Amino acid sequence: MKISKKKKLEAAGWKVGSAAEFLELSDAEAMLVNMKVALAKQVKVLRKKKKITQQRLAKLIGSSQSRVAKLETADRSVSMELLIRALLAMGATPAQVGAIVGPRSVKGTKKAVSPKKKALVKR
Amino acid sequence: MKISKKKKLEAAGWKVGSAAEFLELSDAEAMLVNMKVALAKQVKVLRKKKKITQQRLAKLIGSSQSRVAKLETADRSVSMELLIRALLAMGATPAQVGAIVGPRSVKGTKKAVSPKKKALVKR
DNA sequence: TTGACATATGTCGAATGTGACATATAGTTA
DNA sequence: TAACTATATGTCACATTCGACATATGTCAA
Repeated sequence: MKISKKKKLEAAGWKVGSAAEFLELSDAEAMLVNMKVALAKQVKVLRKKKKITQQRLAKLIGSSQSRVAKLETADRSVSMELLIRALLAMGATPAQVGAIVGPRSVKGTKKAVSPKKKALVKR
Repeated sequence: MKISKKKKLEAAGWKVGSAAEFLELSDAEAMLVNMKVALAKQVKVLRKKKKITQQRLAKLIGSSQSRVAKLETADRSVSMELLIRALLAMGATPAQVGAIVGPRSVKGTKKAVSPKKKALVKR
Protein backbone atom coordinates (compact mmCIF):
# COMPACT_ATOMS: atom_id res chain seq x y z
CA MET A 1 0.00 0.00 0.00
CA LYS A 2 1.62 3.20 -1.13
CA ILE A 3 -0.48 5.96 0.22
CA SER A 4 -0.51 6.26 3.99
CA LYS A 5 -3.48 4.69 5.64
CA LYS A 6 -4.47 7.95 7.15
CA LYS A 7 -4.67 9.66 3.79
CA LYS A 8 -6.56 6.72 2.37
CA LEU A 9 -9.02 6.85 5.19
CA GLU A 10 -9.55 10.57 4.94
CA ALA A 11 -10.35 10.37 1.25
CA ALA A 12 -13.54 8.98 -0.24
CA GLY A 13 -15.26 7.75 2.96
CA TRP A 14 -15.47 4.05 3.62
CA LYS A 15 -18.48 2.37 2.17
CA VAL A 16 -18.81 -0.10 4.99
CA GLY A 17 -18.09 0.44 8.65
CA SER A 18 -15.55 3.22 9.08
CA ALA A 19 -14.79 2.88 12.80
CA ALA A 20 -14.37 -0.87 12.82
CA GLU A 21 -12.40 -0.87 9.62
CA PHE A 22 -10.09 1.81 10.89
CA LEU A 23 -9.29 -0.35 13.87
CA GLU A 24 -8.68 -3.35 11.67
CA LEU A 25 -6.31 -1.40 9.49
CA SER A 26 -4.48 -0.12 12.55
CA ASP A 27 -4.18 -3.62 13.87
CA ALA A 28 -2.92 -4.92 10.58
CA GLU A 29 -0.32 -2.19 10.42
CA ALA A 30 0.81 -2.93 13.94
CA MET A 31 1.08 -6.62 13.17
CA LEU A 32 3.10 -5.90 10.06
CA VAL A 33 5.46 -3.71 12.05
CA ASN A 34 5.79 -6.37 14.72
CA MET A 35 6.64 -8.94 12.09
CA LYS A 36 9.29 -6.76 10.54
CA VAL A 37 10.87 -5.95 13.87
CA ALA A 38 10.89 -9.62 14.85
CA LEU A 39 12.48 -10.60 11.54
CA ALA A 40 15.05 -7.82 11.84
CA LYS A 41 16.04 -8.90 15.33
CA GLN A 42 16.43 -12.45 14.17
CA VAL A 43 18.63 -11.43 11.26
CA LYS A 44 20.99 -9.84 13.74
CA VAL A 45 20.85 -12.78 16.13
CA LEU A 46 21.51 -15.30 13.39
CA ARG A 47 24.32 -13.26 11.92
CA LYS A 48 25.98 -12.92 15.29
CA LYS A 49 25.58 -16.61 15.89
CA LYS A 50 27.27 -17.33 12.58
CA LYS A 51 29.91 -14.75 13.46
CA ILE A 52 29.86 -12.96 10.16
CA THR A 53 29.97 -9.24 9.45
CA GLN A 54 27.25 -7.19 7.81
CA GLN A 55 29.60 -6.88 4.87
CA ARG A 56 29.75 -10.64 4.50
CA LEU A 57 26.01 -11.10 4.83
CA ALA A 58 25.57 -8.36 2.25
CA LYS A 59 27.61 -10.38 -0.25
CA LEU A 60 25.53 -13.45 0.49
CA ILE A 61 22.34 -11.70 -0.50
CA GLY A 62 23.85 -9.55 -3.25
CA SER A 63 23.48 -6.33 -1.34
CA SER A 64 25.56 -3.79 0.55
CA GLN A 65 26.65 -3.31 4.15
CA SER A 66 24.53 -0.23 4.54
CA ARG A 67 21.39 -2.03 3.49
CA VAL A 68 22.10 -4.88 5.90
CA ALA A 69 22.49 -2.32 8.66
CA LYS A 70 19.08 -0.95 7.70
CA LEU A 71 17.66 -4.45 7.67
CA GLU A 72 18.74 -5.06 11.23
CA THR A 73 17.37 -1.77 12.47
CA ALA A 74 14.04 -2.45 10.71
CA ASP A 75 14.39 0.74 8.70
CA ARG A 76 11.23 1.87 6.93
CA SER A 77 12.90 1.33 3.57
CA VAL A 78 13.30 -2.42 3.90
CA SER A 79 10.84 -4.97 2.63
CA MET A 80 9.70 -8.19 4.27
CA GLU A 81 11.06 -9.97 1.27
CA LEU A 82 14.62 -8.82 1.84
CA LEU A 83 14.41 -9.62 5.54
CA ILE A 84 13.29 -13.16 4.77
CA ARG A 85 15.86 -13.44 2.01
CA ALA A 86 18.58 -12.61 4.53
CA LEU A 87 17.36 -15.23 6.98
CA LEU A 88 17.17 -17.92 4.32
CA ALA A 89 20.62 -16.99 3.06
CA MET A 90 21.97 -17.71 6.52
CA GLY A 91 20.39 -21.14 6.55
CA ALA A 92 17.10 -20.49 8.30
CA THR A 93 14.31 -22.83 7.23
CA PRO A 94 10.88 -21.66 6.08
CA ALA A 95 9.46 -23.19 9.26
CA GLN A 96 11.80 -21.04 11.32
CA VAL A 97 10.83 -17.98 9.33
CA GLY A 98 7.19 -18.82 9.93
CA ALA A 99 7.83 -19.13 13.64
CA ILE A 100 9.36 -15.66 13.70
CA VAL A 101 6.54 -14.12 11.69
CA GLY A 102 3.82 -15.68 13.77
CA PRO A 103 5.01 -17.11 17.04
CA ARG A 104 2.49 -19.41 18.69
CA SER A 105 1.46 -17.27 21.61
CA VAL A 106 1.76 -18.54 25.14
CA LYS A 107 -1.65 -18.36 26.77
CA GLY A 108 -2.19 -14.92 28.23
CA THR A 109 0.91 -13.37 26.74
CA LYS A 110 -0.25 -10.61 24.45
CA LYS A 111 2.17 -7.76 24.00
CA ALA A 112 1.09 -4.27 23.02
CA VAL A 113 2.94 -2.44 20.28
CA SER A 114 5.43 -0.10 21.85
CA PRO A 115 5.46 3.59 20.86
CA LYS A 116 8.91 3.00 19.38
CA LYS A 117 7.54 0.36 17.05
CA LYS A 118 4.60 2.54 16.15
CA ALA A 119 6.99 5.16 14.88
CA LEU A 120 8.03 2.65 12.23
CA VAL A 121 4.66 2.70 10.49
CA LYS A 122 4.84 3.67 6.83
CA ARG A 123 5.76 7.17 5.83
CA MET B 1 17.20 -7.70 -4.81
CA LYS B 2 16.81 -6.00 -8.16
CA ILE B 3 19.08 -7.78 -10.53
CA SER B 4 18.21 -11.36 -11.34
CA LYS B 5 20.19 -13.97 -9.51
CA LYS B 6 21.51 -15.35 -12.74
CA LYS B 7 22.95 -12.03 -13.80
CA LYS B 8 24.36 -11.50 -10.34
CA LEU B 9 26.01 -14.87 -10.45
CA GLU B 10 27.42 -14.39 -13.90
CA ALA B 11 29.04 -11.12 -13.00
CA ALA B 12 32.10 -10.65 -10.82
CA GLY B 13 32.66 -14.29 -9.78
CA TRP B 14 31.88 -15.27 -6.24
CA LYS B 15 34.63 -14.64 -3.78
CA VAL B 16 33.72 -17.54 -1.57
CA GLY B 17 32.41 -20.90 -2.69
CA SER B 18 30.60 -20.53 -6.00
CA ALA B 19 28.98 -23.94 -6.32
CA ALA B 20 27.63 -24.19 -2.79
CA GLU B 21 26.47 -20.61 -2.78
CA PHE B 22 24.67 -21.03 -6.05
CA LEU B 23 22.73 -23.88 -4.58
CA GLU B 24 21.92 -21.88 -1.47
CA LEU B 25 20.68 -18.98 -3.53
CA SER B 26 18.58 -21.30 -5.66
CA ASP B 27 17.11 -22.86 -2.58
CA ALA B 28 16.33 -19.50 -1.05
CA GLU B 29 14.61 -18.37 -4.24
CA ALA B 30 12.57 -21.54 -4.37
CA MET B 31 11.55 -21.13 -0.75
CA LEU B 32 10.54 -17.56 -1.37
CA VAL B 33 8.44 -18.60 -4.34
CA ASN B 34 6.83 -21.36 -2.32
CA MET B 35 5.96 -18.90 0.41
CA LYS B 36 4.39 -16.49 -2.03
CA VAL B 37 2.37 -19.19 -3.72
CA ALA B 38 1.18 -20.52 -0.37
CA LEU B 39 0.17 -17.03 0.77
CA ALA B 40 -1.59 -16.35 -2.53
CA LYS B 41 -3.59 -19.56 -2.30
CA GLN B 42 -4.62 -18.73 1.21
CA VAL B 43 -5.76 -15.26 0.22
CA LYS B 44 -8.13 -16.83 -2.25
CA VAL B 45 -9.28 -19.50 0.19
CA LEU B 46 -9.96 -16.97 2.94
CA ARG B 47 -11.70 -14.60 0.59
CA LYS B 48 -13.95 -17.37 -0.70
CA LYS B 49 -14.69 -18.45 2.84
CA LYS B 50 -15.71 -14.91 3.71
CA LYS B 51 -17.72 -14.78 0.49
CA ILE B 52 -16.46 -11.44 -0.66
CA THR B 53 -15.42 -10.34 -4.14
CA GLN B 54 -11.97 -9.23 -5.20
CA GLN B 55 -13.42 -5.78 -5.53
CA ARG B 56 -14.47 -5.80 -1.90
CA LEU B 57 -11.16 -7.14 -0.66
CA ALA B 58 -9.44 -4.48 -2.74
CA LYS B 59 -11.31 -1.77 -0.84
CA LEU B 60 -10.35 -3.36 2.44
CA ILE B 61 -6.66 -3.03 1.67
CA GLY B 62 -6.93 0.22 -0.27
CA SER B 63 -6.18 -1.35 -3.59
CA SER B 64 -7.88 -2.35 -6.83
CA GLN B 65 -9.57 -5.47 -8.15
CA SER B 66 -6.84 -6.05 -10.69
CA ARG B 67 -4.15 -6.05 -8.07
CA VAL B 68 -6.10 -8.49 -5.92
CA ALA B 69 -6.42 -10.76 -8.94
CA LYS B 70 -2.64 -10.57 -9.32
CA LEU B 71 -2.23 -11.30 -5.63
CA GLU B 72 -4.20 -14.50 -5.91
CA THR B 73 -2.33 -15.69 -8.97
CA ALA B 74 1.00 -14.94 -7.28
CA ASP B 75 1.96 -12.57 -10.06
CA ARG B 76 5.63 -11.58 -10.20
CA SER B 77 4.66 -8.00 -9.46
CA VAL B 78 3.24 -8.62 -6.00
CA SER B 79 5.16 -8.33 -2.77
CA MET B 80 5.04 -10.53 0.29
CA GLU B 81 4.00 -7.50 2.22
CA LEU B 82 0.81 -6.99 0.22
CA LEU B 83 -0.03 -10.68 0.42
CA ILE B 84 0.27 -10.61 4.19
CA ARG B 85 -1.60 -7.34 4.36
CA ALA B 86 -4.50 -8.95 2.53
CA LEU B 87 -4.58 -11.90 4.89
CA LEU B 88 -4.50 -9.69 7.97
CA ALA B 89 -7.22 -7.48 6.51
CA MET B 90 -9.45 -10.54 6.31
CA GLY B 91 -8.87 -11.35 9.95
CA ALA B 92 -5.99 -13.81 9.78
CA THR B 93 -3.74 -13.75 12.83
CA PRO B 94 0.05 -13.40 12.66
CA ALA B 95 0.27 -16.98 13.92
CA GLN B 96 -1.84 -18.12 10.99
CA VAL B 97 0.31 -16.14 8.59
CA GLY B 98 3.38 -17.75 10.12
CA ALA B 99 1.86 -21.18 9.66
CA ILE B 100 1.32 -20.47 5.96
CA VAL B 101 4.81 -19.11 5.46
CA GLY B 102 6.50 -21.97 7.23
CA PRO B 103 4.24 -24.96 7.81
CA ARG B 104 5.61 -27.44 10.31
CA SER B 105 6.47 -30.30 8.04
CA VAL B 106 5.01 -33.70 8.64
CA LYS B 107 7.88 -36.15 9.02
CA GLY B 108 8.95 -37.33 5.59
CA THR B 109 6.79 -34.94 3.65
CA LYS B 110 9.13 -32.79 1.66
CA LYS B 111 7.72 -31.41 -1.56
CA ALA B 112 9.85 -30.40 -4.51
CA VAL B 113 9.23 -27.11 -6.26
CA SER B 114 7.12 -27.75 -9.32
CA PRO B 115 8.27 -26.46 -12.73
CA LYS B 116 5.26 -24.19 -12.74
CA LYS B 117 6.38 -22.55 -9.52
CA LYS B 118 9.91 -22.26 -10.81
CA ALA B 119 8.63 -20.15 -13.66
CA LEU B 120 7.60 -17.58 -11.07
CA VAL B 121 11.16 -16.82 -10.04
CA LYS B 122 12.12 -13.19 -10.47
CA ARG B 123 12.47 -11.73 -13.92
C1' DT C 1 -28.36 -15.18 -27.69
C1' DT C 2 -27.92 -10.97 -24.36
C1' DG C 3 -26.77 -8.82 -20.10
C1' DA C 4 -24.79 -8.81 -15.51
C1' DC C 5 -21.24 -9.75 -12.66
C1' DA C 6 -16.57 -11.88 -11.21
C1' DT C 7 -12.01 -12.63 -12.38
C1' DA C 8 -7.75 -12.25 -15.33
C1' DT C 9 -4.33 -9.64 -18.08
C1' DG C 10 -1.79 -5.66 -19.98
C1' DT C 11 -0.23 -1.10 -19.46
C1' DC C 12 1.04 3.27 -17.34
C1' DG C 13 2.62 7.09 -14.24
C1' DA C 14 3.69 7.48 -9.54
C1' DA C 15 5.28 5.59 -5.07
C1' DT C 16 8.37 2.66 -2.77
C1' DG C 17 12.51 -0.30 -2.38
C1' DT C 18 17.18 -1.11 -3.98
C1' DG C 19 22.43 -1.28 -4.18
C1' DA C 20 26.06 1.71 -3.91
C1' DC C 21 28.56 5.31 -2.19
C1' DA C 22 30.13 8.73 1.26
C1' DT C 23 30.45 9.57 5.76
C1' DA C 24 29.47 9.38 10.72
C1' DT C 25 29.76 6.85 14.98
C1' DA C 26 31.11 3.26 17.93
C1' DG C 27 34.42 -0.32 19.58
C1' DT C 28 39.19 -2.31 19.89
C1' DT C 29 44.01 -2.71 19.85
C1' DA C 30 48.26 -0.65 19.69
C1' DT D 1 46.55 9.54 21.14
C1' DA D 2 46.06 7.10 16.36
C1' DA D 3 44.80 3.40 13.29
C1' DC D 4 41.66 -0.10 12.23
C1' DT D 5 37.40 -2.58 11.87
C1' DA D 6 32.26 -2.95 12.41
C1' DT D 7 27.99 -0.75 12.28
C1' DA D 8 24.81 3.24 11.46
C1' DT D 9 22.92 7.08 8.64
C1' DG D 10 22.02 10.06 4.59
C1' DT D 11 21.61 10.46 -0.24
C1' DC D 12 20.94 9.25 -5.06
C1' DA D 13 19.80 7.07 -9.54
C1' DC D 14 17.60 3.21 -10.96
C1' DA D 15 14.57 -1.03 -10.40
C1' DT D 16 10.43 -2.85 -8.61
C1' DT D 17 5.84 -2.57 -6.92
C1' DC D 18 1.97 0.16 -6.57
C1' DG D 19 -3.15 1.63 -7.66
C1' DA D 20 -5.82 2.60 -11.47
C1' DC D 21 -7.73 1.99 -15.76
C1' DA D 22 -9.03 -0.48 -19.96
C1' DT D 23 -10.14 -4.60 -21.67
C1' DA D 24 -10.39 -9.64 -22.17
C1' DT D 25 -12.25 -13.88 -20.45
C1' DG D 26 -15.14 -16.56 -17.92
C1' DT D 27 -19.84 -17.81 -15.56
C1' DC D 28 -24.41 -17.93 -14.98
C1' DA D 29 -29.16 -16.62 -15.20
C1' DA D 30 -33.08 -14.59 -18.08
